[in-house]
Amino acid sequence: MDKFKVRFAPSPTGPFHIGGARSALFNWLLAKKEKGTFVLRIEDTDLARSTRESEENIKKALHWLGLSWDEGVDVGGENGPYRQSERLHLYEAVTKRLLEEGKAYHCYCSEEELEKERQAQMDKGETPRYNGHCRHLTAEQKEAYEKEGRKPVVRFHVPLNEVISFDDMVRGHVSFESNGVGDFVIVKSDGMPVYNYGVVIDDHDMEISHVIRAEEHLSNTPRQIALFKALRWEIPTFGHISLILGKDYKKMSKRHGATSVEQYKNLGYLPEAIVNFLALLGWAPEGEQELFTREELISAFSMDRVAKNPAVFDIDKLNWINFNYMKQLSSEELYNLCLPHLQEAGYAGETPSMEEKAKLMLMCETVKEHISYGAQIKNEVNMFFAEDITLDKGQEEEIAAVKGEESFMQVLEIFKDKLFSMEEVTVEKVKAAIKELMKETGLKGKFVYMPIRIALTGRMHGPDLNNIVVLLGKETCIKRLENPV
RNA sequence: GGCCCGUUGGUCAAGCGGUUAAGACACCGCCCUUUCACGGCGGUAUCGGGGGUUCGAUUCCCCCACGGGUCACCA
Repeated sequence: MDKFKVRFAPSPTGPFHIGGARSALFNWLLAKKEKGTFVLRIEDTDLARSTRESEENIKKALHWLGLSWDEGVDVGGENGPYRQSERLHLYEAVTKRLLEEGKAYHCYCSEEELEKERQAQMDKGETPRYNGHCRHLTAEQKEAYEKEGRKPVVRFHVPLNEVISFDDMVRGHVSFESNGVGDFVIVKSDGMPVYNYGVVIDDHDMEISHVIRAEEHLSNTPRQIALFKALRWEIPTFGHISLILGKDYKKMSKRHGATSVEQYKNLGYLPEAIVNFLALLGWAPEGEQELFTREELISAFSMDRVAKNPAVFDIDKLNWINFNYMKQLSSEELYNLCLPHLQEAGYAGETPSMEEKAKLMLMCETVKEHISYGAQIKNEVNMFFAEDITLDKGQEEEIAAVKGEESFMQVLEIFKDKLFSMEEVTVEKVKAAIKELMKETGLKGKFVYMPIRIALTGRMHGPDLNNIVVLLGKETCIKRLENPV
């Protein structure tokens, strides 16, 4: 195996999980770094759960993240097909060989029988594994079973008393006793290969040199290695990356909030930010840099700096990273990112006019420093659309203190008059008006800004006040200044 | 339960026998700002426990505890 070749092999059985995205990313980064090949293979042997729709979702998400594949479904390649359901004839040939060489055999045990055995072993504190019941059936016995209507599976005969070990790229030397493995099913009774079987044949056929996948596959590895050995195929190098955990240290699941790439996309996160964040989950660069362009990531990435321990998904950090990427957006890009969320909240029309777009763009720019991802704009911007504003619950005391100032109403009055006489409200004019107000009253700083801010927004925190006045418009401002909540 | 993997602040983490145990997020404080932020500066806070090995252990070994993964005709 002279070429560096990796693959991402998802099964299309649901939304594309963020953990899968990280596995794909690590493979992709390594392929780029080593100038190798990144393959996308679809493992759809689970007929009941696999859907074409899910496959499309995964591919869409991969494209959105910018993790394009050099070989695989859609793009083709020399070692196709790249969908397992289209490779059945290839598995059959290998099964035939294994059967002939006596390394695999038909098994007629029913699920009930196996379950009973498994329980018994568990109760005795033993490793549950197949007891070898069908390992040496005679032709007559087989026939009898067939007559009963039993459909056989094919089991792989795992050699006894062997130590199966390998050097994992992230975990180092790992070893298992072959006796603890037990003869496992490689072909289901419906003729479909089982995961542990399909991967081996595919990885071999596709000349995969390095298998980088999640840690949950670590204990599958001895089975796969046993198969590679039985087939006398070269064994790829494995690297098992740790899992992504939720705040409660349990594997990331729906309970922890958004778990699929699509959800993050819909919330208004940027693909570069997700890639950057995911790269930092379980991998640490040599220096102190936190924000990386794709190219920087490629050149900095290496498997020996991948952590062994699982990592908790920290949404705050993702938000911070996304915030940084949002800052780099042009007004137009920012607007495009936020528009769907403004529309969803009813703050923007289906196809905004030039005039409306200009206003919305100003709005996005105004609140840009207060939001970490697109969907958050709804909360920041509601003050511009709400009929009536309410006081910020968390700041009641502070707000009361401001309202208690004797100059409170005076400031509002004067500012209202100045607004009233303005023909056109612009940021410059508002600034000038406030300056005048300060001169006239002798008040300064927060003693003039805060009363106006609270009257206009009901909050002590928010975007720049001058912009708020312009975005709110003359009428609304005057109304709120006259009757502060 | 068996087997396997893991354990540095609240979180991501650097460290690879001798360090004042980096850095980032979050949090708090200060500065900047005639408001709010952004930004800048600073602060609080970490080696799971017990044995060894060693002149010296966060680092190496063993045991325990805890967390996770896996034991499917799912992947």
